[in-house]
Amino acid sequence: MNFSRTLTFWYSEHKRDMPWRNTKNPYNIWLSEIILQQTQITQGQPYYDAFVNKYPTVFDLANAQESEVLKLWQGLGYYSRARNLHASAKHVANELNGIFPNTYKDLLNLKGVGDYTASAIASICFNEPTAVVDGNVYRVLSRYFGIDTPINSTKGIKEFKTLATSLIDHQNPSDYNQAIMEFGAIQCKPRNPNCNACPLNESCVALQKNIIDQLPVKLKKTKISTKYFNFIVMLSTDKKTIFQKRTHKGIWQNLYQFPLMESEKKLKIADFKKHPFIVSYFEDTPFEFSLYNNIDIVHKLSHQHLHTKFWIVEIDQLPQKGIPIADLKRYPTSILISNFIDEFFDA
DNA sequence: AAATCGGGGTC
DNA sequence: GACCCAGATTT
Repeated sequence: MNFSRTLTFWYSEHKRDMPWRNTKNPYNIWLSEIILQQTQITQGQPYYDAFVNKYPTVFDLANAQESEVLKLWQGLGYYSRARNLHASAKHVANELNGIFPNTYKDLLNLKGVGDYTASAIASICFNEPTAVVDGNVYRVLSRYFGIDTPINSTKGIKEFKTLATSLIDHQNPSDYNQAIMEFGAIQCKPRNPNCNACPLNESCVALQKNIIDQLPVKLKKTKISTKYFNFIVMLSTDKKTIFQKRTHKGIWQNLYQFPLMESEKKLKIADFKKHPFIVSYFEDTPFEFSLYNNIDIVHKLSHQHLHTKFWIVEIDQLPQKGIPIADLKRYPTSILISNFIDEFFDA
């Protein structure tokens, strides 16, 4: 049996049951693929269920407010996915009469849909033989064929896409694509793959050369930077606080947060009241303050570490319009802020 | 070509 | 700590 047939047979025997495997509806498949980008099944599945439940059709999603979509997305990360999801839903609902594009080429025009996702939807929903290349596929192909081209290099991206395209089963592109991904996820795993029980172990180049643990090759990522975040949690006598939207580009765009001052170094408690940001914010209004956490909370993102302090400011009247503290949890926010709210206000 | 964009899980 | 995850987009 050849490579592709072996994989699809293996898939028929081993595939896990998942909610998006019981449908070919492009809306559902699209939703699942966006949610699962750079996200493990176990983390994404509850979000998929929640979205299908709250927004059963693309029209329901299109009619929602963006902040509502972001709230449901809260905790999943890579929030541009949620913003693009909502924008594309509006486009499909309003410009395309609710009908999803049905080719790889046209699917690519949707915001948030790149090569992988367009290939996945086109193959799963419309039987187009477009090969998916995700992290699983890179691993399976690099090992089986013994390819050491870095998977995140321009050359590697082209090379693996071409190879995957040459391997796809034209009789059943949907099952083949899902088979190779499922195979990578539970058989040809990143660490300790089960080569003894592998249906491809007799022809796997990496196994023969004993270089399974050296593949795939990946260029090393850029180094992590450190930033210092100081959030100002205001508490007025009428139980309000200031919670504002991050409108600028960057992390957490369009999510909400307490007023933030970034500092180059750790801000000390003696310096807090004299900080220019604080001086301009409160002018001559008297207030008392305290530091919630003496030890920085280090929030780790993939490319930066945020050393965070929460400053509690008790004040008679807010320096600007605020929101009731009781309403804080209605707003979409980061895990960093969400955790603080849970600890500080619910304890 | 490299950087940006999250959060959770594993070893 | 390093690496990974059904990647896309911007710089």
